[in-house]
Amino acid sequence: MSKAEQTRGRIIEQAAGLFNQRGYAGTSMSDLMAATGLKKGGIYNHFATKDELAIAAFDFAVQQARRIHIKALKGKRSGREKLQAMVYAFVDSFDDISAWGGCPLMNTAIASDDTHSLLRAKTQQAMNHWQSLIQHITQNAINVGEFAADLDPDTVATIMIAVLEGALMLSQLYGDRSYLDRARTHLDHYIVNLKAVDNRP
Amino acid sequence: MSKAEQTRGRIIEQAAGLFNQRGYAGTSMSDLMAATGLKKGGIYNHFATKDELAIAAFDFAVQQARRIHIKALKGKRSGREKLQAMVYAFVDSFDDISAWGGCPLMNTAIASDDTHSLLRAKTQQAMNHWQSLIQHITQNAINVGEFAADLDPDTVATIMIAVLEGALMLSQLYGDRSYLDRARTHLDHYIVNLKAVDNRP
DNA sequence: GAGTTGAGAAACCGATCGGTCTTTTTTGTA
DNA sequence: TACAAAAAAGACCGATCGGTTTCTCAACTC
Repeated sequence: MSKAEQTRGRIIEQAAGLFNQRGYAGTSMSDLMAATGLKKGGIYNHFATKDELAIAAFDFAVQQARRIHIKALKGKRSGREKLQAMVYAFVDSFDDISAWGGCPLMNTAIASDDTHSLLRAKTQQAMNHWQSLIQHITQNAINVGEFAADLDPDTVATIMIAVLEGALMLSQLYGDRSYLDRARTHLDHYIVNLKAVDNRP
Repeated sequence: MSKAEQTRGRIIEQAAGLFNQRGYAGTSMSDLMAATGLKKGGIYNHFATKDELAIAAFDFAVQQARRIHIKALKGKRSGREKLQAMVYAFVDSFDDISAWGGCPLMNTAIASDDTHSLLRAKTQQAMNHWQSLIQHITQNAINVGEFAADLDPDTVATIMIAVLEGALMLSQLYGDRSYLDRARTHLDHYIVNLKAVDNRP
């Protein structure tokens, strides 16, 4: 990896944190200069515009978030195990997420209401990815008879993501884990109750 | 009401919408001038700084949001009725909330991560208010034996708010009511299951 | 190790930022 | 209806915005 590539990576990393904490409009090039230790010319040598850097930073943040999911699912076999692992991984990474300025998906979903349509599209795309992950896990569990046959995978994805993101928002607002802990307990019960009832005589 | 007071109100109303949609940093005085039809002198005659206007706009938005709750609870007697009414009112006002740029509580909770500590404090305060509303409804229902005695009112408040706000975020991101509809169904079941089990022989 | 290329610094750009000040117009009152 | 008080307009301010250009120095190639 050349020196230039290293520098580019460093800029993206720092920028991702700043954009996530302060938002696109709230982060100035001066802020980015201060965070990276580079001057304007140094940054603009790697990115044509502030927008381009913001996109790269968002991609980096999403990629990082996915690693948490992948790592959590490793070695888990049943649907229940997988979904629970995802919940626990999310809740357990509160300190990291908090230091990082929150979930980048939620932040951009909220912030890019009508501004910045490209970032909005990318957020939708990333959220689609998370949803289908949950939906596929659920569908597989339905297919093998672990989960109830009449279960709707879309609903499972919606509830899990809504509870986690909503509770994260509360925990961030107060700087208090309790909200995420309650969300974990709630989703734990929810996931356990997805199980197919054994109707055999 | 004097002409000046009317004008002040108009500025706050317009500003509340803009700040909610674009955020504090993303809304410039020029934007506010365009929205209100006033020039800079006209606005600064009513507010000393942009910050002061932002605070007034936030207070207005919160006050408006509370009206929805109050209206929803009117005439409801049981705890189940009250909580369900709150959920339904929230979900049903999606179009309004969406046009308005989202829930001001969630927006400021996300946006004011470390910037703007006063706005953050006010957001916490407003969220406290919503939480205690749910907590008191729950506690009363417990006291009269409608809800289970071992129920934790804090948890009920957390789950309800998290599910609603999380689903709102998803519905806003995709411009699709489905997520909030699923949240309503989920919370409906949740609330019904809060009922005390009748253990009498 | 010399030469070439590109990374980064520094100075600079017009536009816009939040905010002030003076002047004009409107409003409420005597 | 005349007048004082205010509301709003419009010109103006220094600072900072995102971005460009020029120049210097450090990094890769031969």
